[in-house]
Order: sequence, then C-alpha cells, then structure tokens
Amino acid sequence: MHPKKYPPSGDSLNTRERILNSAEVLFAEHGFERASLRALTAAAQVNLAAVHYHFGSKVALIRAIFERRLAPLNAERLGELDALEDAARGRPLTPAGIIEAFFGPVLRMSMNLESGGHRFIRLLGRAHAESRPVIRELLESAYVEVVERFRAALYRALPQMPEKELAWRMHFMLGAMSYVIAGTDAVQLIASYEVRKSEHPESVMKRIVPFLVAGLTAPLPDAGTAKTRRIEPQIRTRGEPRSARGAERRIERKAA
Amino acid sequence: MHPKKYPPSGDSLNTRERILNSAEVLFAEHGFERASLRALTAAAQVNLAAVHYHFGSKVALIRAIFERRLAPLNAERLGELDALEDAARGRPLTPAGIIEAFFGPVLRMSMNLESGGHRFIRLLGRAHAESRPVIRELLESAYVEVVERFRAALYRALPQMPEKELAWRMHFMLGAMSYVIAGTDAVQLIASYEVRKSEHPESVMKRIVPFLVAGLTAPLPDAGTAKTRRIEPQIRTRGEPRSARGAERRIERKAA
DNA sequence: GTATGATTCAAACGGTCGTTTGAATTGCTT
DNA sequence: AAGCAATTCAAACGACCGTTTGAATCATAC
Repeated sequence: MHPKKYPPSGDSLNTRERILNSAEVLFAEHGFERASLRALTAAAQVNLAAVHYHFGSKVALIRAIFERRLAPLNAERLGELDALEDAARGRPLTPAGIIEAFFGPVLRMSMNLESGGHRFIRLLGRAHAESRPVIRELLESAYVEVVERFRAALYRALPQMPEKELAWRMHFMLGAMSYVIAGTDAVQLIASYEVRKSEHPESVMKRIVPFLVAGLTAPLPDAGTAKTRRIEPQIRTRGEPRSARGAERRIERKAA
Repeated sequence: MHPKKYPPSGDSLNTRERILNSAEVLFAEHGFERASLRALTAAAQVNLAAVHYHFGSKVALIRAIFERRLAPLNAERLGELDALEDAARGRPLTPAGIIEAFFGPVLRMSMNLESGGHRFIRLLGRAHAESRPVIRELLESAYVEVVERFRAALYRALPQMPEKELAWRMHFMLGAMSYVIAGTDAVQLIASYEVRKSEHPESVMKRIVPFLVAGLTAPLPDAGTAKTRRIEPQIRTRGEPRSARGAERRIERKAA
C-alpha cells in the first residue's frame, strides 16, 4: 500500500509522466524484464523509489502505461467502426473497411513520433509475445470489448464463414500485425533490403491491408478441392447490400 | 573456458540431453530470462554447475538447443523445396507449394509430441519476439540460407511482384506463423472458443495455408484503384506453366 | 589397485533486481 | 510563520541471478 493520491500539484505530474515516458522507451527497447527500475528512473531523472510512490509496483507501472495509451486507441477503433456502421445503414461492412478501422489507429499511432505513440506501439507488439499471466490478463481485458465488436462486424461482413474459422483468421491477422509493430527488425531475416526504419506507417498500411483482406477472405480450407482456388472478387459498391453474396455461393457456413 | 569434451561416455550424454530437454521445456514456458539455470537443473535433476561444464554458459545452452533442432528442420524445408523444384522441371512453383514446404515442417514438428519437437516450436516462436542481439543473430544465421532459397522460389513463382513487396509479404507471413506457433494462447484474445489446445497441427496447416497464399498473392497496394479489388483466381493445374499469368496482367513488377 | 582424466557436487562470489524504510525536503493552507 | 500532507531522497534489505571454484566421485586404462 502507498499513500492515497490527490490531484497532483506542482511537478509531481511531471514526475509521473517522466516515469511513464521513460518506461515506455526502455520497455519497448529491452522488454519488461530487462529494463530495470534503476535504469528507468535514471533515464527519467527521478528517484528510484518514485516508481513505488506513484504507481505501487513495477507491474502497476506497466498497467498504467497500457491504460494511458490503450483507452484512446480503442476508443478511436470503436469510433471508426461506429462511423462505418452509421454510413452503412444496417448493411454489412466491407472486410477492408473493418480491417482499416482496427489496424489504422495502431499504424497511425505508430507514426505519431512527437507524442511517443510509436514507442508504445512497439511495446504493444512486445506485450503480444509475453507469457506472464499478468501481462496476458492486461491485454485480454483491454481487448475484450473491441475484439468482440470487430468480430461481430466481420461475422456480418463474411456470412459464409464459420465462427471458428473467423476466429482463426483474426488470430492470423493479429499475428501478422503484432509482428510488424513489434519492430524487432525481423525483416532483416527476410532480405537485406533496408525496408525497416525508412518505411512510413502509411505505406505499411497500404501494404498490409491488402494482404490481410486477401487472407481474411480466402477460400475456406475444405471448400472445393484445389489449394489454389480462390473465391471470386468481392466487388462492393456503396448501396448494394448483396455484394458479399458472390463468395457465399461457394463457401458455406458450417455449424459451430 | 571449460575442459575440452571427448565423445561422451556413460550417462554424461544423458546429463547433456536432460539439460537440453528441460531447458526446452522451461524456456518455452517462461522465456529465456525468467527460466533460471537453477529451476532448469532442478527439473533435469542435475547439478547447477553441469550447465557450465557441458555448455559453457546460458546463451551457449540456448545456442545448443537451436542447433539441435533447427538443423534438421531447415534440412527438411530445403528438401521439400528441392523435391518441388525437381518435379517442376524448371517451371515456377505454386505459391501454395512453397508455403507448404516452408511452414509444413514447422507445423509437423509442432505435432511431434514424443520427441518434444512441439516444445521447441513454441520456443522458436518465442525467439522471434526476442530483441537481445545474441538471440537475433542466432535466428538470423539459422535462417539466412533457407530464407534466401525460399525468397528466390517465391520471386520466380510471383514474377509480377516487386522484390520489396515480396519481402514485406514474407514478413507478414512469418509474423502470422510465429504468432501461431508461439502458442501464447492469444486466440483467447479473439474469442472464447476453445480452439487452442484441441486443434491438430494438420488442421492448423489447412487453415493457415489458404490464408497465407491469399495474402501473398493479393493485389498490389497501388495496382488499380479500389481497396476491395482482387486479382483473378489463380487456378493452377499441373503442367501448365502459364498459370500464374492471370495475375500478371494486372500487376506489374516495379523496378527496385 | 592405482593413476588419470571426465564428471558431479556443495558452496560461495559478485552483481542486479524489486521493494521497503525513514528521514529530508517541498509546497500549500491557515 | 507554522503546520502538515505530499513528495523526494539515500540507503539498505532480502532474494535471485549467472558464474566460478575446488574438492569429491566416477569410469577407464595400465
């Protein structure tokens, strides 16, 4: 337990935020374990004990970092989804639109250098690979609402897809994205191209959205025979609610 | 420095392998940092100092784990690719075939419970999210040959795709896969479906390959105008080398 | 059976970690 | 100016970490 906090006065707020910012940097760079409170408080130029005074513990600090960033991020996601649904007037959305509403805010945040959002995004990618229960619970509670909303939207947009298959494909999409935003420079594994730092997040968006849309709308594993068969183009123009029917002909939803 | 090793006699080999096996288990479960040598040697029922006697250090132990597993894994990958190329007799391969050759061995290994391969696969997924230079160099040196071979094969199979775009899409694919094999039960983030432990790796393969193939062969970001436009089905039957041409019509390779 | 090298063992070393403590300092209110 | 809570600070605590050491034990060859 530590003293109850009143509305911060003076530069106590500065101390808190300096800790949060430095923690974001070092956690993103070295991970939650390797970044020590000593290194962190030294970078923030505050006393070691300030972390426990203002947050209570190291995991509480981690929690605070996520709360500060994830709330507006998810609000933006849901806001974009709301806007899409308002514009659609009851008709299903396009997979591409839903994907952009989900991953767009992340990629835009990763572009926002001055607010330090890009550092948090790296941190978020790192958290996805964590196995400590406390971190996983953190992510889970932060994601539960937004994932459910987007899952439902995708379910409506892809009426031909079984729930289970949809869950897996969302899983694959999240994996591709978290790998990208983790920014462990794993592209280096692929080739010697210096694609990494030089890319603008907008261009990453342009690259990954078609990839994800195509994967999401790929033919079901056991629909038809050939591995290379694909569903027909799902052309969708505004005001034509039957647009998703093209795929529905050859992919049937299976009972859960 | 520690004594030079001679062909192990008696159950010294057992000690070495017990360490390797327990290390695999605990590293996969808790990560490289959180799994201590003390916990590891206790699980293996060997003395703490045995790690340094047989391996020299903790990172050398990690290296040994990867060498033991990664060599046969990559050999299998290259073997499958060789077989495909032999059968194709100079013609380009199908993206699906290449993807299966690359990810199939991984998923099959993750199914191999008795040899403990599934634990290593989780470990491999974990290593992909590591940022420590020593781990990244490990992966890089292990991947460089096999990635170059597969990159070249994909480049031939997708003549319409710029190298840079291909590098990114391989990156996305690796991300989706590493997320899956890391097995951090992140599907739990998606939904309450109990897809996780119950799935056989073969069925995961059936699910992820179409996803990856579709993503890999998706239309290029700035080809055409609409976000939802897709390239035509890339039907490919054996012995018809022009099968990839359908896509080539609308996607043009850009100079690097 | 005794010498010799390989292996195991208990114990300790030096270091870093998250956390706690209690006093010093600051900033605001009366 | 005094009082008091909020905040900062240096120092230490106890635990755990990877690593090292040197002696004990084992297996094998002579």
